[in-house]
Amino acid sequence: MKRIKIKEALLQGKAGDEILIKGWVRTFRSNRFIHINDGSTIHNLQAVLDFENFDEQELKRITTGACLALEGSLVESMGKGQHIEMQVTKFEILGECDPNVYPLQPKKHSLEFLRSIAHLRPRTNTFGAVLRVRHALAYAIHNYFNNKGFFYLHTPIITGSDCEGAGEMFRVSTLDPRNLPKNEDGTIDYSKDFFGRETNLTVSGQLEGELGAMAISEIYTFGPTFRAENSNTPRHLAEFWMIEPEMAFCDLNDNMDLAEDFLKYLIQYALNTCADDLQFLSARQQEEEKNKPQDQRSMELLEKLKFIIDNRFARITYTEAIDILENSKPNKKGQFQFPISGFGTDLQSEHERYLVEKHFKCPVILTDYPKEIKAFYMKQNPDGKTVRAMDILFPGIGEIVGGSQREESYDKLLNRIHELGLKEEDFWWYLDTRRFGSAEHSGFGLGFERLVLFVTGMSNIRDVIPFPRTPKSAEF
RNA sequence: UCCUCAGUAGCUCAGUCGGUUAGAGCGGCGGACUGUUAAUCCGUAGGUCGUAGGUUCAAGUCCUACCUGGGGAGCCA
Repeated sequence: MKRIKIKEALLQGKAGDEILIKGWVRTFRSNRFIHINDGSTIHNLQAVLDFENFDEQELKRITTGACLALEGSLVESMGKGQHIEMQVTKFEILGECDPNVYPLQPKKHSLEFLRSIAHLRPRTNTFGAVLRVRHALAYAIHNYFNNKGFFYLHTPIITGSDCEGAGEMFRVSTLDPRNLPKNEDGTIDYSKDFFGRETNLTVSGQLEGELGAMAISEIYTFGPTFRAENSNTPRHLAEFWMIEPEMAFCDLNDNMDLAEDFLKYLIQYALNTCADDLQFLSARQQEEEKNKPQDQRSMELLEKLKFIIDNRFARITYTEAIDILENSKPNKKGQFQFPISGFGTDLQSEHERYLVEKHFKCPVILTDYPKEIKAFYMKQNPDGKTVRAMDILFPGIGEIVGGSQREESYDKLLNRIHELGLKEEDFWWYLDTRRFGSAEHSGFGLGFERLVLFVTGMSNIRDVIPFPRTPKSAEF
């Protein structure tokens, strides 16, 4: 008999169907009721066996976590809680699971504990749901861009040093750290290294992405990204996945339109295809937050997701944001830890949260930041003070998208590189796009895990990636 | 990296002012029961109190350092 998935049995199965299913035992009650799950859906199949007909010693091997193959027929359930169940005629234990040492019990576990057993946590309802939603979102990303005629560009994961400018990087080397080849002045001789130069893991595919856009017009990247920053927060990972579209013939407004449309499409896709999982995650979140005071609780998950889809993101410039913040109640009452002191100061988390959660009460796109606090490649505005940057801020998550229109003028870009003390020769290939057939172009980066965090209503980014890498932690 | 809180049984936690043999629920094991829904009932085993020092007649409890984790901040996606 051909094995079918539990999702199929529950969705399409009819009473009388003879089926074979395989999966892992969640609970075994009354020596009669096996709740079994194979990860195809959040729902378990209740399999009923008449213990009178089976060997007692064999039944004892059916324990929480054991892997079973069950043969039998679907029948209408006599009990409450499920419409259909399986009457087992034959079972085989594919993999035993010693209940003395198996860490997952049929009870609530803390997310912190589950993180310490990341190799087994996919077998829980919560992580099963998160993984399915994560998959759906990844699939939707390719779907969206493919439908729009974008090409998936594979930018390198190993990059030459100093060419990206953003943050601490992980070194990639095959040199023996106990015996490093040295130059005469005592510095490390990287010409002896694998690539004959210093190399690192990528912190962004953007610069290479721009090369693609300046040839095939519209591209996106979707790959792992590495930041060696010592960030210990529920929103940062050392290894995460980032989506970076880059579009030729596209200004900042087009860029914002695309980003907003993209995010709404992804959320709608999750609502359409992961209703059961999101329903479960919503209940989980409400259960977790029931001890919090009313004003600190999140909006119900499905309601929150629909709200994002149904409302236009607020769009304001950095200068307007400073204005709003200067005149805000918390600023006047001195409630901000960092008071707003006019143009030029970088916005702190508390300011972003005020704008998103109190003032606009919806996602906010902030544009035209002072050039001093943004990257060298952003297009300079005629005012000489600001650049065509945009950050999308989401409630509870903060910055989910960061992007900009890129500086397409060779001279202006080169000036900025010099102003910031960057080495022109490191960017020769990047500058070439501005030398040879330059064009207006824009793009942004979307943190994939931050999106998954938002859509699943989980509160720690380490719980929306299967095997999180963070400072002092790279187990599994 | 900074601030802050925590670490006691497999898990979640209690442990009073420093004082005798460190507790509970769940889970496990043994048994009873058998249409259960985190089943129920009876019984039972299970501990280097994060690690290393220190104070004290006496430390789970006080002090110091370190490790790990949570929350907040910075950096950012």
